[in-house]
Amino acid sequence: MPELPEVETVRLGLEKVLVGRRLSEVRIMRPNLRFPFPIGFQDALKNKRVERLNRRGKFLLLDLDSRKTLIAHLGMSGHFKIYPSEQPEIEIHDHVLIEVEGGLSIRFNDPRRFGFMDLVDTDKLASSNFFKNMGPEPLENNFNGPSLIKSLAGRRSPIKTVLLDQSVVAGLGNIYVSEALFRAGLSPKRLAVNITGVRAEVLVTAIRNVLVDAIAAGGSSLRDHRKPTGELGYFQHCFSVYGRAGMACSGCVCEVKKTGGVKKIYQSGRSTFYCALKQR
DNA sequence: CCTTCTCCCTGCAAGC
DNA sequence: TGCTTGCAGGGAGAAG
Repeated sequence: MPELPEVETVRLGLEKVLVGRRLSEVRIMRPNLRFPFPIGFQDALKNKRVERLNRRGKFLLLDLDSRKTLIAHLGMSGHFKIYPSEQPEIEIHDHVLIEVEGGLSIRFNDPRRFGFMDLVDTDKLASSNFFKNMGPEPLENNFNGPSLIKSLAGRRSPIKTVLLDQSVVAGLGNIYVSEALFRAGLSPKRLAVNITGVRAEVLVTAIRNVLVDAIAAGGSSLRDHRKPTGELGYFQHCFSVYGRAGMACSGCVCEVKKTGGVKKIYQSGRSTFYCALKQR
């Protein structure tokens, strides 16, 4: 499911019910997800108070009052669900069960198990393996035209592929890269190294805008993504090109009958959608 | 270094 | 209907 807007939506949902509360019980239903849970995982969480929820790229970060941070990555299909005090049946793919002080519980469910969790020292987060090479947050000021140009220098792959690299910019995935390139009017096939000057500025703005719009919509609910409350995001209805092969792109003045509409191609094994008329 | 490929896993839709 | 195939929002690690 999850790219930056979906993870941010999950963060906002969990923040409301977790910050300031203690985790009274933690159970894991299997020894691993994508990676094994760290040794003593449940005990390290038990009775700890959640001080803050942060996000870095596609990672959720729960700062605990033990100076540890719980890292959660949702992979492709991971999602959190919030339950009231009455405990329903454990569902298939419920892997982590967390009781929260005050009667709520949280569950992490992940059919494909590409997600994972880990615990690190809060003051060593930035230097941890997960984050030491991670690029700037796209919604912060250190992501800008000049910094993007620097990151793209020497990259001879198509811009589509390079924007998926989390060390260039954090949090973009397959959907929002296609959408951002459409908004920027840039062909996904253009070599990254050739995006300089005003094109880089336009791309930065396009990335920011698509992410802000998607967050405002609660993310995109294609398969698994939901808000922790169970509500759906609705940005999937706002896609300009993603998943729209053969159809009109948004605000289309192209003649679909002549152009064939939105193109779908594969780049480095991932699908890319774009409008060959508007994106150059 | 940079780049592409393969693989991890389940579910679903399309095609036969 | 039931089977097979391919594809799906991520990313680590190996190989080129």
